[in-house]
Amino acid sequence: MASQAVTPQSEDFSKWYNEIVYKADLAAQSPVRGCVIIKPYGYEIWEGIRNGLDRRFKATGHQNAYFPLFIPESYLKREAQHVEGFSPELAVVTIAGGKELEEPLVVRPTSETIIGEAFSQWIQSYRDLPLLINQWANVVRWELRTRPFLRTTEFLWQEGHTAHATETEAEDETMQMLDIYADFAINEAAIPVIKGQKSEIEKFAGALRTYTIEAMMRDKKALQSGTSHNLGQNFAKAFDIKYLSKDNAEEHCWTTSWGMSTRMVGAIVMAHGDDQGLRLPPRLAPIQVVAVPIYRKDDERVPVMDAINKLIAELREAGVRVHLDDRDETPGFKYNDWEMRGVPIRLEIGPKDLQKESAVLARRDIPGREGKQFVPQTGIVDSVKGLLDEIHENLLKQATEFRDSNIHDATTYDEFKQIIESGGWARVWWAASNEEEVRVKDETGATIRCFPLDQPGGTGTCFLSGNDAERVALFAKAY
RNA sequence: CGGGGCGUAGCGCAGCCCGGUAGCGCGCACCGUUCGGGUCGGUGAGGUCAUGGGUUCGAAUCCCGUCGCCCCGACCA
Repeated sequence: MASQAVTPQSEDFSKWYNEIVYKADLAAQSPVRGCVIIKPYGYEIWEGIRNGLDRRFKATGHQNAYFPLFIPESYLKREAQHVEGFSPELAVVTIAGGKELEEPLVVRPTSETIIGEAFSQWIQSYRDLPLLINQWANVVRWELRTRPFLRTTEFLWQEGHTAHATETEAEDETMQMLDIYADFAINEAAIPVIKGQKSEIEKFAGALRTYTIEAMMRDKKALQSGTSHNLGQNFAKAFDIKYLSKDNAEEHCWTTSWGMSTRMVGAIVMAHGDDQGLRLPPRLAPIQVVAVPIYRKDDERVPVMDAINKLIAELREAGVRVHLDDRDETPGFKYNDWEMRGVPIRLEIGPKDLQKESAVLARRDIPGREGKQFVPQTGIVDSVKGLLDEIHENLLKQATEFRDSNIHDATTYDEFKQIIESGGWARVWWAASNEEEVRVKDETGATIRCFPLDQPGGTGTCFLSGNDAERVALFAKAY
């Protein structure tokens, strides 16, 4: 059933990526460098991501709230690692209302600090815990180098912030949210992500431990697609988030934070796209089926439109997102247009289908004639729904096979370098210092993407230091 | 900030070397034609040639300065 997708011409993958993003109408360039205008079609994909995540957050007892865009500069400074990590990329407001401000305001790069300050006031007793809050917001990070969706100066995301009574609860929460991200990525975005833990060097500024889901793009580069942090008591201590326990003892809370951003839109483009353009995962696609009527003469038009409208009504009734393309263009033009935009299924009805009471379903994941099939008009809902699921499975399968065939084990540094140079991911036993980790990055451009959670067990020898190693690391070049 | 490159119509570019008053493709508008895989033909609208100065009878073109943008690297969801 699965057909291998056309590989994007990776001699210049980022050029391909930019072209798709703009041609498929996901985004437009903004007047300010590094910012991006998200156009309606791109925004609808983001809304799909939002809905998928929000549903899961609600199901696990989280509530949405909203915190201010501006954060007093002094808040950032309360957690030493945090400010060190973020200060190079802050946008700061020093003048407002025509006056120099007494204290500069930082445009939030993330909200641990201001939410921590709020939590310290909200939490008094163990009865107030756990406190499970999420916010949908924009944040600003003045990055040196930007790319639409993957890294923009301003981006949209959700950031969850929770406070717990015990270390165990906080760790459970951290892992639960990581699982939710992975479940979403795999079952809705059809992106097979690897769950893992970040190294000391790569972890979030101020966190105890950072967990991540890592995805492989079509150029074999890694993309961190979501993170979940166990903040330990670092922020609780910096912001005085304390509670009175059952036995009347004052304790610091254990907090977590976790986020997924509009970068996910870029991940979908880069994980599934092919030479024809986007291939959207059916469960997230704003348009799941595009209906294209085909007729030559006016007397053909009416019966064709009647037939197609009837099918559209049935599909919509069943909850399928259908768009009718009745533009005055040639069919070939429309086919290419919607293929560029990645619509999973194209439904065609023409004069020849009328007598046979048939319709054509063309699937986006399999290009050309092979992806076309004739189906009876009766039972169109089942045919379409079945096909949408099949397309999802196929995209996931293709991406999984692609990923697995590009992860290689390395036992020596030479092997390692060879794997990285060819663009693949290197899987290695790891027991070496931070300095050695940095050295590998300097020499090869690859970083530890994560220590995968499903470790093989046993022990091995570190390819770099020769030390006995208990854990495995995945190295790759990343976005 | 280091290394490359580029600023000419909405977008992509040619013209510059060798100065003579601006052109192509796409897109856009209108007419006809076509429509089961990006139809074809015609007509038309649209430009301070990034910017300041200099050389010259004359500068998109040559010279000097300034500004902006893109790509590669360092930073990162």
